[in-house]
Amino acid sequence: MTISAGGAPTLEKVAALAGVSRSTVSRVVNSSPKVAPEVVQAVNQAIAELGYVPNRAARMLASRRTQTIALVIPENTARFFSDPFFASVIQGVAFRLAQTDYTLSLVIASETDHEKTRRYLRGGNVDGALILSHHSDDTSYVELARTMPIVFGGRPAAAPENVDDIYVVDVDNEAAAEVAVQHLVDRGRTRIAHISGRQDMAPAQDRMAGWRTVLERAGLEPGPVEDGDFTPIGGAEAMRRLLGRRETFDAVFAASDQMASGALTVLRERGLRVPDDIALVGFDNDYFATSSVPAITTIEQPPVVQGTTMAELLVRLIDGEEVERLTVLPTQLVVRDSS
Amino acid sequence: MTISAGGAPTLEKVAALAGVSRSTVSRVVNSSPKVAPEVVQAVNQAIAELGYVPNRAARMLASRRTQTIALVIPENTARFFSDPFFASVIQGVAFRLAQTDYTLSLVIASETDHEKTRRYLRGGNVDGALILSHHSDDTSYVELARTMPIVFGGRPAAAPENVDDIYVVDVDNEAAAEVAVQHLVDRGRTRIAHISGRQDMAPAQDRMAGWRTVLERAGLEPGPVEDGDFTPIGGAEAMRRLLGRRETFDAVFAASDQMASGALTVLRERGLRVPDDIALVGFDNDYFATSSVPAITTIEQPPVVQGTTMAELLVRLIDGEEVERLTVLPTQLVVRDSS
DNA sequence: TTGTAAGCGTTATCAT
DNA sequence: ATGATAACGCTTACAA
Repeated sequence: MTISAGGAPTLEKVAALAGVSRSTVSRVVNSSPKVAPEVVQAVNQAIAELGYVPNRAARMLASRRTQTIALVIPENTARFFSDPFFASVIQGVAFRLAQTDYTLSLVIASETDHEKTRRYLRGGNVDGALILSHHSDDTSYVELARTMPIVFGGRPAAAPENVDDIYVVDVDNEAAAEVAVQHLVDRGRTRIAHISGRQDMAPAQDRMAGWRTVLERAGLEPGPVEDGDFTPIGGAEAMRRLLGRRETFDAVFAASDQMASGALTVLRERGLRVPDDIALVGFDNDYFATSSVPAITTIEQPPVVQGTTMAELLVRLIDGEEVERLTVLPTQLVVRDSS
Repeated sequence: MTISAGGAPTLEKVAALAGVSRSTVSRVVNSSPKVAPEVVQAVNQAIAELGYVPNRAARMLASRRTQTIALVIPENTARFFSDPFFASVIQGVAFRLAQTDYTLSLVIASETDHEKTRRYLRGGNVDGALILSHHSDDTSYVELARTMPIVFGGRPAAAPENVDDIYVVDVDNEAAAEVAVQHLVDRGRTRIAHISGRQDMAPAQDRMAGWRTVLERAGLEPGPVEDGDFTPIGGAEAMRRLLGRRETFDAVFAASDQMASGALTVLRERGLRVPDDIALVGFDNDYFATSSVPAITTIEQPPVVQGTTMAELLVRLIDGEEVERLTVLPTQLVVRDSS
């Protein structure tokens, strides 16, 4: 293999070496069917010999396709980077895309200047976008979704009315929460408190709704609610506030394992036994659930699959295929020692 | 603001509207100093009016600069995605780059076909690359680093001899580990075991070296060592193996908080008191350290800063600036209840 | 300070 | 099945 000095080899040079025209080389590179096998052979050899790599920019310019997909993460969501759920979704996206010819562009969307992001997306820099957000300020992306291929991870919080003309990969948070809370009811708990996520996030809203539904259905008074912000520390603080209230309770449904884990720390501090005094159920089934003591009963959901599915759908969307608007991923109750 | 239908507005149209040549518009867009203020004004207005966004591909092609930076994560490293340390580094990179005009391309480098990645990097698709790897198989990138601007996060494990002609942002893992272990010695511990990371990763090697150094210096026999693979589960298993050995010990230095956290679970299972029976020190100061019971004494390091610093350096490198080869970030012992 | 014009390396449209 | 040749939208000497 000879690496010719003086600039990367171009289509032109490959053509010269193979003794064909540039068009033909281009056809081979793009594996067009209408090329004689022998010619394909010759061209490929020339390519190998020169170590030719197609110039992306030129390709984009000429073909008007970027082969790039943006993964957009709003700034206020980005602080959840180290949330295992979140990290896993990103991981799923990256892995799935690594198997294609698409390049993944990671975009942190500034809150102050989110025109910048919209311009980037509209400016023909990407073929499509994946939007990963828990927050309600993503309305602008819903509009964008009518202009270009976009797949959302989790339904946008603020746009329930438009939710059927966009593409969403999600779990049924409400139904899953119902299963979790029903489990507590089945165990004989009657005063069930809730540690919620911030209510500007769709999963937080839905999980709380599921909690409320089950209590109503069972004819139970809703227990106290505190916001735990989806973080362990927030969960701990929420637990402290719950314990500081007048209302008593014999169970807590936390909208995430991280919050449940934080809450558990506080319960232990206060000498309360779990599940004897207070039963606890979380959501996610991540490491925080399995490693806590006692291990936390929770709802399992498949974040990596969510990521791969999002990538998968977007690619098909870009290819002009018809794909389902809403993909609901399965969830499952995992019973452990905390309930 | 009028959005003209029929294709995105081009430089040409802006030029027409502003009554100048394309070159002038180009100059304004690239904020060249040599343009009359009034002309700048007119052009900017035309740009705003048309909602003009420069075409990246065309720009790349003409200028031979991509304004893109690759963040390369080898596949076997990618499974650490949800490691808080790792996630924070990525977050730091993304945030820093979001403040520049650079686009971040996230690349999962396949182990089976890592020629693909190298080709991508060399093929003029990016202006530079950030390599994030704990593993030893990154030798190829060290070579690449002589061809193009590359900054490593953590020193490459396999290339200690070439380490001074590459750019690295790291902490002094060995010195930090020494501080951690010395702390145990100072507390009167004499039989100090080690839960290590996989030895093909530089931080694992360095932290173990630090452990060994302190023991030698103190005239203590090195305690038993088990590999915990940098994961909580691995840490738990390593702890079980340690306890299954004949050697006794009164302290454990784990090379990460995740492993320490897993180890702690096992110690509790066995009814061993921490720190009374066995003292424990970890590394990272992430949530696993703070939320464990008891909270884990550990070494704090700044992963987000590592990410921002890497991005910062690479940008300066691309701009042709002279930058330091090795940037060592500060670490600090955080004493908690486990020691 | 501004304009002209020649690329940048592909793809795509037509012929052949 | 293959080859000319014109785009693609921008940057950049070079001229003016």
